Amino acid sequence: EEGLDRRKMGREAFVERVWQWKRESGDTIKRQMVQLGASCDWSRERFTFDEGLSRAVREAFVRLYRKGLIYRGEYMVNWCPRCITAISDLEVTHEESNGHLWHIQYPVNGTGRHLVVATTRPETMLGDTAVAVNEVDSRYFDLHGKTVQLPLMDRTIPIVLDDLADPEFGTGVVKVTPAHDLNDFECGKRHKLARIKVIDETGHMTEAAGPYAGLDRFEARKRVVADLEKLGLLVKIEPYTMSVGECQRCKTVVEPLISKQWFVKMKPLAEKAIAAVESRRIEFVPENWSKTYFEWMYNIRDWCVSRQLWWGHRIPAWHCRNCEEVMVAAEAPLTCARCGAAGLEQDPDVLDTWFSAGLWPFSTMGWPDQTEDLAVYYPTTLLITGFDIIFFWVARMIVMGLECMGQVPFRQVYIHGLIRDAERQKMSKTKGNVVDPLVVTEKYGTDAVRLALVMGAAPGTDIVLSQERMESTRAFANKIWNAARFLFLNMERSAVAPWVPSREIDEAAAEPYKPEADAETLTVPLEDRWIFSRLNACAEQANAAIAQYRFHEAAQVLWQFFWHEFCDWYVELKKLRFQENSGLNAHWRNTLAAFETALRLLHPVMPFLTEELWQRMGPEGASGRPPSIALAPYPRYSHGASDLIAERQVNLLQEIIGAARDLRADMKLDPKLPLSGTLYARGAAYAVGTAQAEAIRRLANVKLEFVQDGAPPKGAVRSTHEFDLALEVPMAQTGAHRTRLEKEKEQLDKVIANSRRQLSDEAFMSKAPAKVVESIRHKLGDYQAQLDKTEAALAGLAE
RNA sequence: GGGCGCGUAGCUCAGUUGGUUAGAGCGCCUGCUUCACACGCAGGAGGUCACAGGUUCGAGUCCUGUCGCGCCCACCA
Repeated sequence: EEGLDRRKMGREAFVERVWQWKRESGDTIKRQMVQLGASCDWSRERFTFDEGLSRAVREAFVRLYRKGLIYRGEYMVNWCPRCITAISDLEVTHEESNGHLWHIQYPVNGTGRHLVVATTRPETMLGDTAVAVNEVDSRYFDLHGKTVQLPLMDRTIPIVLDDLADPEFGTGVVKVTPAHDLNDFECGKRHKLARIKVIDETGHMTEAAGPYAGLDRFEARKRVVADLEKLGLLVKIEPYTMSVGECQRCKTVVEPLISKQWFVKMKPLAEKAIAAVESRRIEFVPENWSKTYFEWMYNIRDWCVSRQLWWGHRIPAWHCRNCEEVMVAAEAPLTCARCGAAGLEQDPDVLDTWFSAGLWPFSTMGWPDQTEDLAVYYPTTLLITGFDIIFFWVARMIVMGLECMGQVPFRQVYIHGLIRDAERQKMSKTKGNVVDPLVVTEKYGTDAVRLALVMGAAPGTDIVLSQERMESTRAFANKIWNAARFLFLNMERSAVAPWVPSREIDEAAAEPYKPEADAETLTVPLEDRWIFSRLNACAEQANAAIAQYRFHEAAQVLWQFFWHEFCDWYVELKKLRFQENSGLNAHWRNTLAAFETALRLLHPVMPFLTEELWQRMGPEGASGRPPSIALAPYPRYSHGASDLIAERQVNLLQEIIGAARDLRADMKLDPKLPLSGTLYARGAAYAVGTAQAEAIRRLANVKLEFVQDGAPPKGAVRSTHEFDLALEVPMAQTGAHRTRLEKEKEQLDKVIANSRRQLSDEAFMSKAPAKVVESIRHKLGDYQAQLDKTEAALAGLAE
């Protein structure tokens, strides 16, 4: 707000004004304060910070202070003239901007010569207290020890020798403004130069700026340039791109100012924090981010933690009005420790919010008290966050944790990508391209949005959240829902009682379900043996992926399994059974157990949908059943639950059905047209084919005869090395089939040639591991057999 | 100036330690209102993995360079 300067009006009046503003601006401030951990008593228009947190902040501050890690000093800080507060280095964002480089003549006293300095900020020349040249710069040897006359201010200032001046840059002469530039400040200290502050806390020129006093800093710049031009001291103006520091919050150009502030001495803290990551007491995932962390820690500067804002935790320091003693203490002292005077005043400044945020891992657990929570939850195992707050928060939690607790706050830091929109733009509140979770969850469903995020969250990459992705995950959610609907419908039709196998919360008691044998045949149906083996494999992969934070991979495994194994094959195969079966028998129990296991597997990525379906599956309050799927054990790999024979057999079945479908498609035949054919089967294919004849008829719409080891006729034949499938086709259009076979032959020729070349390569044979050689030899045999089949089929077509 | 990362199918991206004929979703093409699902089913087309070298028996994967793109940090007159 215009003219709102807390320093000038005093804290009480300032707060009064802000509250007035608050009443006019609705609940914005209330929300901000709640985010800051304050609780607000709206009716009484007062707020207090959570006392526990405040106590932790005071305690941490005092501890660091006593260890000499916090000091109060006059130093160059980033100052936002709009917020009227100091801000930390991290809160300054640098923007490229097109500026100018003004070249200005400074007359050298007693020589008649001029020095030319270049600057991007001519208004600061009003505060110049020296010009610098480099000691080694031969152009200026004769000017050592001389003075120049500062134009406009008519002040005599020395020429100093300093490395600040780079002989390579411009004229090699640089103006020195110790009060408004960090480099110049350091240079000023080296040469004991005066600091003349020409810009004040609101961005206006001070009395020290003489005729320019009271002007806005940018207006002053124009006037200074104009006046120099009039005096003929402006040599030239060059266009110049530079990066300008802006206040992260309000985009105002930051002003470097000298100011008395509280700082945290970072070097010793950073050393410990670096060691914690180097020794792997803390690990970044992906590991690469530790480089970013190190980079920052190695180049760290002291952290300005005081803010001239009205909200936040006040600095626990008290000033004596009498002797100006400063006392840092957790509780307000009554009298001055030095002179004994009463009437101490608390420091009006508040702390950077990240100071208290850095205490989060232990302040939330009751620290500084030694609570049970603290003992259990500190350090915690994992912190999940985005890379954009590694510096702001992660690094500071590590620093504070090590200092206050003597122990790292967490063991691993998983850094996920940033969410980007469909144009790959970073989403941010200020850009306005944020996705409103309420809108998209309304449109696509909460689980679909969640799954889209998870599937996009490959480690080390950003997350692209697009309509298309959410549409496809919605389709997946819909698929699950419909699969369930189908099962429930058939249960009703077959008068099957609801049932879920007991899943006790105690994981040790949760044995994997073993598929039951059919009462009549006394065998376990093939599709059940297969699906539980696949569920087992899926659980193994999902668990492994999750353990490595490869969430996208877990989601993909689950997607592939549920859609393309459970729905496409298992449910399709079970359709045959549902027609024959009624009542809760082995078939139904196996089916329901498989579905229930799949739901538990899917639960982390589709929590709402799976919970809903899981609740609908079984009778309420069934004994041994947890009240929520979230409490049921997550399926785990069990060695005994694998059935590789069943997997092999179902693969064969899929190949037979696939071959029939391929032929039908190649021959351009109507899918509704029932066909008949013969399977010339070798080995296991005969047994599988005959046993699953009905499944083949249903899924491929082909009625098959089975012949063991026979040779197929010519015509519509599809072969693998385990069978030849011949279809009786009325009017064969063999064009597409021929194209397919020719393409296959071409590919096989290629890979066979490749394999042969490798196997005849002496270097390969002598150096490659035996395992690799063996596998290539084996594969070559397979390719060769396939090629024979393909060529035979092609020859058959030719006649 | 310093650091990090990316360039793979028309689009958006996976591809863990180098080893089958490089994958997915969307889009596209063909055919299906098959009684869970057209937000679906079946089949299909489509990639000299940015470019140039190198290491290796073997490179999308490792190294170097080039080009293009992005991000972070910085006391860049």
